Amino acid sequence: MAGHTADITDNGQESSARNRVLDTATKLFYAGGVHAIGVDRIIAEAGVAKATFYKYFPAKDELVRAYVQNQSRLGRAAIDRIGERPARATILAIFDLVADAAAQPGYRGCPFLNAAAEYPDPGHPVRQAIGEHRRWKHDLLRSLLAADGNPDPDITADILTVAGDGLLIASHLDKPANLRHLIRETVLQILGPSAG
Amino acid sequence: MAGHTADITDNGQESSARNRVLDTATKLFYAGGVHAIGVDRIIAEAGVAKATFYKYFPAKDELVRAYVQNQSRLGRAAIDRIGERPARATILAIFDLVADAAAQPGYRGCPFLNAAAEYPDPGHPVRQAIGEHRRWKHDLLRSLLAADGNPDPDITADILTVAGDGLLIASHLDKPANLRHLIRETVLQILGPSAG
DNA sequence: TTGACGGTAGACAAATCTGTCTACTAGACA
DNA sequence: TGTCTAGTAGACAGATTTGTCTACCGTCAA
Repeated sequence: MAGHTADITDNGQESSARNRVLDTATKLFYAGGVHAIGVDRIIAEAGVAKATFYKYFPAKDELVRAYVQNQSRLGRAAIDRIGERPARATILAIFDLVADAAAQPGYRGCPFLNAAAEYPDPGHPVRQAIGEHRRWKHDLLRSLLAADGNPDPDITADILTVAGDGLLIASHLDKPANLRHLIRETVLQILGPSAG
Repeated sequence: MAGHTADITDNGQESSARNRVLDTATKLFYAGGVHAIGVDRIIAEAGVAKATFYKYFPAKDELVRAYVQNQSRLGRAAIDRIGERPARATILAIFDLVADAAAQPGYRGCPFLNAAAEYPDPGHPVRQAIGEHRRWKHDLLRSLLAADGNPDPDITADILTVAGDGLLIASHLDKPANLRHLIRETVLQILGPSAG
């Protein structure tokens, strides 16, 4: 969910120029915000011709949508890297990713929340891409909660989502003293006593 | 904390033109985002001359800072309107404000979180104004928790802040079915059994 | 009556934004 | 050899951005 600043795009056999654009956009949009970064800057730093840029991304907003989807892919990859664990341990590991991301140098909070703040229209493709990622994560949490034997996975997934977003905000804006402790405290309180 | 879209500025005996600018900016910035709204638009809708605008706000960022401070004032006023109640009831009422705000037509989430997303530099005056508001609210929650007999008001205030931000995000991006229920559920779980 | 003050109206500059278009280059392949 | 494809380089248009500056108006007070 959080920002994975400098990873590679690496989605199969896509064009090299396209990948360079998307990687550069991912880095710049995350660091500077979507509206504040112009396509000229991306084109220059990606070392690509303007015609090539507009060949792959006919409008800036389509690049922004691809950026959000790329962040979604990076977030899912980070969760995949956790590997097989019991449901409860997986949930805790997912939330630990927030602390991992927050410890990275260029951390600037959640790329999805930041992007959503710049797109007021909920029907905009960018907002829809954000919504897709959020639904995916919510569903993942719900199924993990069910596997953990949670009595009401639906509402608990809602609460966990609230906690996750709040922790991402806090880790960015407030930088609390002991973030990992705060995360544990929050999540364990929501999960309740272990069903073991 | 949430957006109070159409209230009046009304801060003492300030200039009328200045108030018109700040009110218009508050409405437009909240609805459309800070970078997406140009000063020309604000000047036109406020019905003010450009020279007057730049007399009161020598740069756009100063207007943005004033906008954040205005939202802070509106948020504090909404909390003041709750009146005298026991500490725990006050906390619950503060969180109910999220549901109230979310029910309003032009609701677009938390103005502070939205604005912070557009200002990457933590040292920027706009970010500092946001930080001031967040510290104020955190301290308010902490003292209410202490009055409620909470055993560890510091960490609980952290958790309540996390929950508040998460609820503001959820109420905006996810629009959960029963927001008021989710708020109660979340807050009561954090507050624990009543100390009565 | 004079002048300060708050404000209006709008031209203007300089930069920056997105997006289009032309002309050229290098490699792959038939 | 000829052609298709992917890409480069960069001029250009048109709109929009922030910010400055000039000229003017009305009111109130000394």
